[in-house]
Parts: sequence; C-alpha cells; structure tokens
Amino acid sequence: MGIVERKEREREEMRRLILDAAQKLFLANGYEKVSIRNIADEIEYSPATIYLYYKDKNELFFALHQAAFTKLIQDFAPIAQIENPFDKLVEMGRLYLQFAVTNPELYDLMFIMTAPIDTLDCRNDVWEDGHNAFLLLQNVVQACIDMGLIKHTDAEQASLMIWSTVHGIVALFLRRRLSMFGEDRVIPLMEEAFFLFIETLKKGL
Amino acid sequence: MGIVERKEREREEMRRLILDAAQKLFLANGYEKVSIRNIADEIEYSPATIYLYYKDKNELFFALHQAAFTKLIQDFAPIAQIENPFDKLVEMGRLYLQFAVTNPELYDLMFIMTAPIDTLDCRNDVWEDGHNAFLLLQNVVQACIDMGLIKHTDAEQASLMIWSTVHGIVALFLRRRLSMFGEDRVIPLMEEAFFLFIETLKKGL
DNA sequence: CAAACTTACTGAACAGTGTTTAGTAAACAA
DNA sequence: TTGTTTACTAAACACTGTTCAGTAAGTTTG
Repeated sequence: MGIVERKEREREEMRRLILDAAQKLFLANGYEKVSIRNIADEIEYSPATIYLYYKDKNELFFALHQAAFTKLIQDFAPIAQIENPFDKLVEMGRLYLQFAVTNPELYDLMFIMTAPIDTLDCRNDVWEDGHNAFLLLQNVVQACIDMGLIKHTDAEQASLMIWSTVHGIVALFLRRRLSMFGEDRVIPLMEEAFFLFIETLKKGL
Repeated sequence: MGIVERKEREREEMRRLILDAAQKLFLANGYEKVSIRNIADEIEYSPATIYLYYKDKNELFFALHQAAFTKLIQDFAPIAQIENPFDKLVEMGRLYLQFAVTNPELYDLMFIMTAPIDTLDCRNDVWEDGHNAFLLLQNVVQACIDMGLIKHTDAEQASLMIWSTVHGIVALFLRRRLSMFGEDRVIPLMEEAFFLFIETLKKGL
C-alpha cells in the first residue's frame, strides 16, 4: 500500500512548491507586496488551494521564517573552526550583521515581523528556532566565561545584552532609522558601532 | 478679512480631530486593526474627507509618529536636573526603556514601523524627529567624553552603539522575540541586560 | 468492471482594505 | 443676485485574506 506514502510525498512537494514561490516573490518584491493571489498565480493554482496546505498567511510566513533560520545556521558554520571563544563571539556577530545586510527580508521575517510569531502564539507553541539560535550564542558566551575571557558570570544576561546590541544595529538600519547619517555613511557607521561594542566588551564585560 | 484665518484654524482643528481619533483607535486596538473607514466612523465623516486633510494613511502615521516624539521629549524632561553626564546617560536609557514598555504602540511607530518613514522618503525629506532625538543623546555622550567619564572620543559612534543596544532590547521585546524566557521573566531580564550594559560601558567605553 | 467513496482542486463569494472621482450643497465674493 | 470657491460624500476601483459549495479525478470496494 504505497499510495498513502506517495500522497504524503506529493503533499510535501506541494508545500515546497508553494513555499518556494512565496520566497521567490518575497525576495523579489518585498513582503508587503505579495498576496496569496500572487503566489497562486506564480504556481498556476487557485488561491483556495494554498489554504489546503497552509492554514493561513501567517503559517506560510512561519514556514519561510524557519527556512531562513536554517540558512542563518548554515552561514554560521565557519565559526566551528575558530578556537578562541571570544574570537568566535566576534565572528558570530560579524556573520550575523552580514546575514542581516545581505538578506534583509529574511532577517525581518526572523526577528522583526510579528506574523510568524502570531502563528506560534495561536498554536500555543514556543519559538524553538529563536531559542536554539540564542543558545548557540549563550554557549559561546559561557565558553568565554569558563576561560576567563569575560568576567561577568551570567551567560544568559550577557548573551541577551550582546544579541540586543547587534539586533539593534540591524533593526534600526533595516527599518530605515539610520538614514539621517547619509546613505553612504550608514554601513561603515554600523560596522564602527559593532567594533566599538566589541572593544567595550573586551575591556568592560 | 478674518475668513481665511478662520478657515485655516478650522482646517487645523479638523486635522487634530482626525489625528486624535486615529490615536484613540490605535492605542485601543493596535495599528493593524485600524482603517481609514474606522477613523471616519469615529469622527462621523466620510472616509474620503480624511484624504482632504492627509495625503494618505502613511502621512497620518507620520503625524502620529511626530506627536509620539513630543511625548518622548516630555518624558525626558527630568534628566535636565541631573548634573553628572554619565548619570544623565543612564537615566535617559532608563526613561527610554520605560517609554517603550508603557507606550509600545507609540514606540513601534517611532522606531520600528516603516509607514512614517515611507512618507518622508516620498517627500525627499529627512527624519528630523529622529535626528533631534539622537543629537540629544549625542550631546550627553559628548559631555561624558569632555569630563573624561568615557574614554572613546567619537561621540557619534558611541551614541549609535548605545542607542542600538537599548533599541535592541525593546525591539526584541515589542516584536515578541523574548517570549522564550517566559512571560514573567522578560521584563526583569530586560532590566538586567540594560544594567549589565551600563556596567560594561562604565568599565570599557 | 461498475458503483461508492475520497481526495484535490476551483469559481465565486464575503467582508474587508486604501484610494480616487464625479457630483452636490453650502459658503463666500463680485 | 449672480458666479465661484470650498467642504464634503456616495459610489466605485482595484485590491486583500479567507471560506465554501460544487466538480472532476483518483481510489477502494462489491
């Protein structure tokens, strides 16, 4: 009875087809300008069909947000090679910034938009992707503490502070709150702020 | 010929009427759920009338965002009494955090939503409110530098870093990215992260 | 194989959105 | 008392997310 397996497979393929079309349109036109009807047109199905595979638009956003997390984790792969945990921390921050600047729509979906989180809330589910990513940071911070590279002993507190700073830089940038510095100065200023933060951590944390 | 003056006054009153109705609905129901038709119902005018006073919805958002800035500046008034510039900085951060937590919709409008900024962009205008608020911070940071309380000499860089951290904390909170810490731990954790940041600045900046 | 059932899909509708436009009635100027 | 300007609105346009009855194909059963 391989039919149910094939059906299961076909269902998964259809979910992928929808997801890929959604991602393609999102990356091309931004999230605001993509509707269920657009996605339906792209895959040449009726809009109602999408609702057979995703409960609503938020769930589709959530699936996209999950895919974005696996991409971020992939981008983080090189840090495994770094020995010194503080260097690891710095490189993580650099890669995080880079990810946000090169994939602004993905970053928005992961850390700014409320749509994916709304889906979690109505399922009474916890934000696993976010939590895992945070633990990745927390582990590196803990390693710094264990080696005496950071004096402060609460890794969770320190991690939240570090995450906040880096997120703050990119969130202000992505939501165009740094435009007053002039278009060509923004990216350098962000990098300077980041490296100043690292230097401050070195001396003060 | 007092007629044009009266007309001017009436026009301004109407703009206020719309703005107040919009703010009332926004604060009550959140921004997502307020439409031009809702606002029109509230003030008992036709939806089209609103377009005689505001170019589009973004411009209305922009006006609300400006009003929010004057509220923030008002909330900052007590810092004028503080002598020591570093204490001033800390209190500014505390008040900023407090403003965000007590007025989440206003903060969102000022520093997260893109709608008000879209209006600026299409007018080729610069974000004055944001810039002025930033200069307020930068002046305090400069005072810290001048008194040797901060070693780093670039006030702009330092200010951006400080703003980023505080914004990061509240932005993660407001967009529900700290839910994984548990509802009752979130606010204390934010405060701890803030004070850890201050301690780190004291020692490292 | 034919009948019964299940699944996958869609057209059309519902209830909403921001925004524009033609037309009306009142206020003002000549 | 005309002519003109102003303030306003009903209705429409082109969208949006979402639901549901109906259809046609695929699958199972007698």
